[in-house]
Amino acid sequence: MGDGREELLPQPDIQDIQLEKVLQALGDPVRLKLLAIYAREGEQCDCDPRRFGLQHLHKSTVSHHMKVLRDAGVTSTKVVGRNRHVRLRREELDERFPGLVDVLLASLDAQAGV
Amino acid sequence: MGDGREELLPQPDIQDIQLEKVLQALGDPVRLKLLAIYAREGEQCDCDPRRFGLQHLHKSTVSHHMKVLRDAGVTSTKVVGRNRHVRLRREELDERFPGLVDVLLASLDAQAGV
DNA sequence: GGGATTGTTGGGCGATCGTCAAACAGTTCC
DNA sequence: GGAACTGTTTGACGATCGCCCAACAATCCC
Repeated sequence: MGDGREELLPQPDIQDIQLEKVLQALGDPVRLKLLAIYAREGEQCDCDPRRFGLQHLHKSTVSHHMKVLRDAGVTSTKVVGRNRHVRLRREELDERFPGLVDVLLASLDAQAGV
Repeated sequence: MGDGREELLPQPDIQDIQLEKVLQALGDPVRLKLLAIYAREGEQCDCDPRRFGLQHLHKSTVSHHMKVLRDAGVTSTKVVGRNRHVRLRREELDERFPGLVDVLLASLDAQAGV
């Protein structure tokens, strides 16, 4: 029933985002990589593992990681046709935990030796 | 053999501290609380659960959490007599991941509504 | 409609996690 | 030496995790 609607997958409200859940969600190599990708590439990314160097993971596994990030409040997912457009909830995270996303991304860069 | 030595329990070198491990270590309510305590109260804290509002946890459980934090590079533990003096490795963490500890502590305060 | 595409859901599996309990080791003090 | 104290280690338990596979649902396109 392709009526052109763009539906948002369920996600927590800003005030319900818990630091513990965010850290737990990001304490995983795949999801930490996804964070970096979404921060750099923005909204137009979807779940296609080939684009993310996640070829080795089953599509359902990637879908699972996306759900963890979404449930923790890190990302927002919009249903567009057959695809999912995922973006970092940067403004909201910046409002709730100022500087957190920036520091995490900088830490990732520092660790990679950039 | 109380010869007055102060031995350091094994801990990773600065450059071996992994962001993923740090986030994983802190993605737990008990260890997040321990982080806040060490940041506020400093070195003279030891493992006594009564002082931390951790009365409900067995001493071996607390010991386990301390080891996780130490192995992740978050804390440093010095053996002093029968006690362990635990401190946040703040300078080293600030060097490796600038701003991370500050942001985490501020996020904890923000979440608590301070 | 029918096939192809994209992603979710549910089940299952081995690994890890958080917890407790019991045993152990080192230190302090009598 | 021996008792008390502090914390670690080991083993066990249920719960959760990360992963895959198969089945399903929704969409797009012919």
